[in-house]
Amino acid sequence: MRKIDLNNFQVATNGTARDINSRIMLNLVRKHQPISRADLTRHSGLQRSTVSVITEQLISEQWLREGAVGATLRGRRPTFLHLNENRAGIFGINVRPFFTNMALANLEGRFLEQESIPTPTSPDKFVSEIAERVRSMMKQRPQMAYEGIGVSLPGRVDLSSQKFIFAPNLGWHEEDLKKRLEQVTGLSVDLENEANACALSEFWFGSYSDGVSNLIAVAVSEGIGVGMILNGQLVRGPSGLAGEFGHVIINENGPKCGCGNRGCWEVFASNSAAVRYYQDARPSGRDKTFEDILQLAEQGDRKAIEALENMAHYLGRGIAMLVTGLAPDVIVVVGEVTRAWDRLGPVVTDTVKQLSFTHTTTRIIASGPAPQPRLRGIIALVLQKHFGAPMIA
Amino acid sequence: MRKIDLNNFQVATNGTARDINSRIMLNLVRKHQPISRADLTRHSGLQRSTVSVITEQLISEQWLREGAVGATLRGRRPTFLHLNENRAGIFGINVRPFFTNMALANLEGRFLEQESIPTPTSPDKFVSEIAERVRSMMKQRPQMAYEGIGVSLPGRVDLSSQKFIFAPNLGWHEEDLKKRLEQVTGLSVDLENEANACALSEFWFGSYSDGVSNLIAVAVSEGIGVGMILNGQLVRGPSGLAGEFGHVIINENGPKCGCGNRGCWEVFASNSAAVRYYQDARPSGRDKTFEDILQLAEQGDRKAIEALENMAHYLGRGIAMLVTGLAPDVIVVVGEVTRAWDRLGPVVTDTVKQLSFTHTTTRIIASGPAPQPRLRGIIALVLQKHFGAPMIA
DNA sequence: TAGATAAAGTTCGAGGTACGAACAAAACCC
DNA sequence: GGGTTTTGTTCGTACCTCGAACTTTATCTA
Repeated sequence: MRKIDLNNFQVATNGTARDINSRIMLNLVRKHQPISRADLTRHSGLQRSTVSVITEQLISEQWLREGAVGATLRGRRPTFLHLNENRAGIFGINVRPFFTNMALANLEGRFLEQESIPTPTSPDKFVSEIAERVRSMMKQRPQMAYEGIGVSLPGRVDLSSQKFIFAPNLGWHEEDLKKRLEQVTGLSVDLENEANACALSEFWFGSYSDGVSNLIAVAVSEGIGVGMILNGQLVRGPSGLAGEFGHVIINENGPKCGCGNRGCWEVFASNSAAVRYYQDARPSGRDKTFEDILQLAEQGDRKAIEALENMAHYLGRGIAMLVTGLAPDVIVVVGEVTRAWDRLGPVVTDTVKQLSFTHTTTRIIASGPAPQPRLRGIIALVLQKHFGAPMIA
Repeated sequence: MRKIDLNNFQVATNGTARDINSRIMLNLVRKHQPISRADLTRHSGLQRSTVSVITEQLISEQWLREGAVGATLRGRRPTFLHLNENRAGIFGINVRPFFTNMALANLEGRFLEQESIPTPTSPDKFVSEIAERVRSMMKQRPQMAYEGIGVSLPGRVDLSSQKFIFAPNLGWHEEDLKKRLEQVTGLSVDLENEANACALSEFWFGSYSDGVSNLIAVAVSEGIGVGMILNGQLVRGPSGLAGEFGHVIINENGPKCGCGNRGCWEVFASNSAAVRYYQDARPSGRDKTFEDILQLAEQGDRKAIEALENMAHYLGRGIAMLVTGLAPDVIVVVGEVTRAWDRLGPVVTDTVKQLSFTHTTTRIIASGPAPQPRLRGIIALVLQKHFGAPMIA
């Protein structure tokens, strides 16, 4: 139960009950579609009459559409309802240090369009390039209602101002990306940290996530980012800084980290760490990337395998911290490293079992082969606005 | 924004709007009392008429009472409203390994009655002893409406079943304490972990907590427990296990911990750790307790001071982890150690500043001299049911 | 001292919402 | 072809907030 924040609350009005129940209807349709009004009644506990009125309204607002007529053993046949997947076209933009992916997705999270461009060197160029591509995609599908744009960034975004702060790997110093993108596209824009995006993606689209309300995503790349969903909602912290577990010190005598300290988790468990382990073991392999090491390991290269297993051990070390401290239902590992999960998964889980006595409640899994978890998460971010519980009181 | 959990949701009914707005009224009165209906209108944004009806209802339900008449420069004088502090008598029971405190508090968290008893050796004796004392206190104040009993336990409590699990320091193996207490007292009973209770206490009664919605309590005693409030609500995890940061490993070569691993945070930063540091430095002081060490330090004993400062350093080490990973508004340290906070506070904050680059958003403070943070938290736990945001959708 | 002004608080009709019973529609069974 | 069953709609009731009009109780002004 949440305490009411008297600095930021919302009273209930005449439309509040309808708002709440509409959202429940939308979620039930999303989960069970195709589904009849009668089944919605059974699932929701509302009256038939109420369900009837609400669905009529949602149909007139284009959120739902009627579909085929179903079969029953006896009695009148039900009319199935579906989500109108063209009701909300959402643009997802995933900014990474070298490449930027862009996609147009529908309500159901299906990608209708995808492209990839080299990340523009300045925010100016980024804004104009994105604007152009968004406009051209919108022209191609004029029948679609466009809901907004979500941007995944390798950095932290201030929650209230939506300005972004702390994006060391990107080198941008743009303060008000949100407003500028909104001006040039006419759509609403949301910025989000990439680890949070991964968490949202798994939370809204993960097949295992039914009944889960505490989920942590560990995004492993050059560094490690953590996105947390606790009590069914993203934990951003007061200024969007929450989740930097990658910079928790696990060995104070360890190698230096970019953050200024020594022995941070990501120094031991990121892709860069695996590259370092490999290079230390094979000084001739100076030019190898993490991709190369994954391939070498697949081909049976002993040193590559050891480097990855070492990385996996430390991944487990940090995940043990998350399990002990937060005991979520699920921890999802996202990143290239999951391609070798057959080999590395057991190393991770064994380490966690050994180091955390609360491990029994938490499942540790690798993100599925879903394309682009970051993009998916961005879709979820915008989806939340219509499908999430309204913030009343 | 929270995702709606389709396995556990609540539709909005006719009374939902009233429920929400009543709770907002109650909170506004709690914060601003004495306050007039007109001011409630201004603070809430509701209509005068609506406020009038709601307050009338709350008065008839004994939550509010009318008080003195205020003064204005011109016009009709406002009638002040107050919380009716006798509306909800709450029993708080704080179970610790050796002693159990018990208190009766009113709505405003003021203690009306307190006693302390040696912790009964078995749950059977505990239940009967508590029942007797509760009954006798209730008899003494027949005009009061009794809301329930909250119990703070040195262990973790399963959220859904309210059975308690993992209470190693207590040695009890009672499975259904809640039901048994309810049967003998006729009141509703809630069990909660003591660190969570501390967090609730600070969150609902802390003077600094206005506008704060992310708060972490670090309860330092023989071990270390962590209670987390994120996004304005307690994080319990799927089965109440969240918060065992005390058993996160900060040095894998450290001393053995009761949990079976080596080098857990609490091995370095709990009261027991300080005792160990002192004994290592002064082998003659084998029989000294943590209390003794606090006193010796006050008297200027160099070894005692060093032991405490060493403890404080490691406290900072673990708090840095919480700051880096969760970046809350506030971290509150609770426990005997705060009595030496003038000396130890700077050690803690310096360590955190050095080890966490996100420290700027987080204030680290010692729990005030408020009596019995655990009891206070238990009051808050029961208070939440009436003052918290209702869980709709 | 009487009327104007101002603020607090109440009353009441309008519009929105869920509920629940009655009703209509559309299938199957015998 | 009538009875039964299930789906879906209609409509009156009760509850809620809104907002305007009204009442109450002050002070200010002439």
